[in-house]
Amino acid sequence: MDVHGRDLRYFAAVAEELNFTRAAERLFVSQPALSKQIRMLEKQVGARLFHRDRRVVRLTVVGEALLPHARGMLAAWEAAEAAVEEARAAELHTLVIGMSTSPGRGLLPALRTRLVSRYPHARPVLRQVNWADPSAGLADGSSDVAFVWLPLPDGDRYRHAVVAQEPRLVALPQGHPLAARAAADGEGAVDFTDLLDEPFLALPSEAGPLRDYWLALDARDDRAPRIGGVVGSAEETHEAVANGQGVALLATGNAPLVVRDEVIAVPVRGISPSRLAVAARRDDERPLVAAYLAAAAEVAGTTS
Amino acid sequence: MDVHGRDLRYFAAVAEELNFTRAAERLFVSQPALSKQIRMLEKQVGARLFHRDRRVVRLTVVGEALLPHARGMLAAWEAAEAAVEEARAAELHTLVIGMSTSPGRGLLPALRTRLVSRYPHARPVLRQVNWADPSAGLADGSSDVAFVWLPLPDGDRYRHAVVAQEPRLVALPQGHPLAARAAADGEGAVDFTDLLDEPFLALPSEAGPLRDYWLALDARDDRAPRIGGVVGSAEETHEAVANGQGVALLATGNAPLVVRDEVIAVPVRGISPSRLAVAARRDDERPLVAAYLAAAAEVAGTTS
DNA sequence: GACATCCATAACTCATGGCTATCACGACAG
DNA sequence: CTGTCGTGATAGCCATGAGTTATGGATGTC
Repeated sequence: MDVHGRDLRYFAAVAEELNFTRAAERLFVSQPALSKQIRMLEKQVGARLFHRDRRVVRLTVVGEALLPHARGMLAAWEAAEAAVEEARAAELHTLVIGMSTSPGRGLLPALRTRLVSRYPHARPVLRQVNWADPSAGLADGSSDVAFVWLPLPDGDRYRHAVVAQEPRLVALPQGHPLAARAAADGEGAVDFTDLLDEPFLALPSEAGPLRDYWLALDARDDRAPRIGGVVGSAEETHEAVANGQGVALLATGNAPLVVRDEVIAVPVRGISPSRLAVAARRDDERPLVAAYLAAAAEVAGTTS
Repeated sequence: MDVHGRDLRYFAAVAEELNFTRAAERLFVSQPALSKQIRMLEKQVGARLFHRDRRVVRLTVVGEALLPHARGMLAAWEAAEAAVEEARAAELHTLVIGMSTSPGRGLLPALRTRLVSRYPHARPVLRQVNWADPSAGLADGSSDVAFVWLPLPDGDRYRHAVVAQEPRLVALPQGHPLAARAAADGEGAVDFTDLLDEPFLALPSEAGPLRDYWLALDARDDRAPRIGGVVGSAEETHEAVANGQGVALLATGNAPLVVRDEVIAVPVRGISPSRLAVAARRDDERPLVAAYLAAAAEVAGTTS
């Protein structure tokens, strides 16, 4: 049914040498071992492959028919090994960077530069991940490193470097009463207490603690928020806010993605700032991953 | 270094099913056996082929790279098996018929007809063999059956059916004194005793007893013949006789190949007739071979 | 006739590939 | 929250496979 590549190799060697002893030497096996394997192969294909009469070894008609196929398969296996090696090398040098929205702030080019200067063969690949996965692909292995919002669910499975810490804003429709109040405020800001009764746009429930974080549950004293809708991307958030379905907290760096047309964003007093981090799986020790985290720590140091 | 075809088959099956248990069922092996073999293959190529995390099995990049090659090699092996099968079938139906000179006498068509009527798939192939091999290729296996002159050296290794028994002639140059004597003879023949002192053309020494036979040693009473030269074909014999190098005994059926231009042939009294037979190796039991010998026996019966 | 060459055989060892039984773990239903 | 199911990994066992060395037997060679 199946054939062992070794047998084909043996067969091709004997077919070339037409001498079992020399072929065995070339193959670094004993002559009886070679004889036996050829016999096995003959038994398997159900026909003699070599005439061994009268001190001469020569191919039979069947052997003649098999030889080119055997050579072809040996070459095919070499090609397969080469392809595997290539894929392995490519994989070794590829770093998949997950992100739910673009981190912006000039982070990607800065990190890319640092990574490539350390590992010239590195090929960073960006991967967009739905907001429903707060680990941005780390959890299911589809990303090697990721831009995530802290706090991260299952936080002890990951290590991270914070790359940005910014006040959170609230996105409001342009004609909202609070928009006017912020304009009148000395800092152009609003208090979170003024937002307590507003309907909020929430992340999908799969987001876990992150959903709570962007609803600022910790600043609500156990009073449940009103949920105006569920959003899974910046675009959806913009639409929902503009339509008056609710308001939404935003990281400063993400404001440009949501604020346009009928939607504005104003700072919120009385809630903790957002923290954007680069994270990786804790058990992932690959050099490229470590280098990216190190680069993130450096960048945070220089920009803070 | 080498792969076992089985491992590729297993790999392809798992890659299709993306489920070890189902793939194992399809392959008629137990699930642990399959798991183990896949692990072995991964160890051999030096890279994971499947991600098995989170209850899902899916191909890695390396696995993706290997899969088409694996499928290609499996297909290649099937093609190889088909080629072998075809060669085997062709060989099974091929009968190589050795002959040193054409047996003539309408024997070939008669035997061919009988063979094909018994085995419609049979493909008789004619093969010309030098006179140096009196077995006409039977000894070294290059012929399956052969037209031979009796007695055959190593006669017990072969079985045969006599297809022609004819007086022997002697080939003479046209102007030879014995030619005139034969013309004067009532039967147009000469006595072998008249030839005893003539130089004879002999077969190569490898021909063994056949050489002695065509020198008619048994009719010489231990007196060594004079050897005028060694000949390996009908053409050489003609030339040598025409040039006066010597005379040569001939089977009646072979006379047309030698007699022309300056060479004539006349019957010889006092020596045994020649016997042409179809022979095969005694241990060769193949039906086609048996059928050809049987056909030869029949034909001899009808023509004698 | 001793010798060299070359393939086949014999007897043995150890790795390989298969099996069954069982475990570990996530998903899911009650 | 707990029992069950589905799925892959692990453990232990056994038959076979593929290698070894030693030797035999046939065929040329000097």
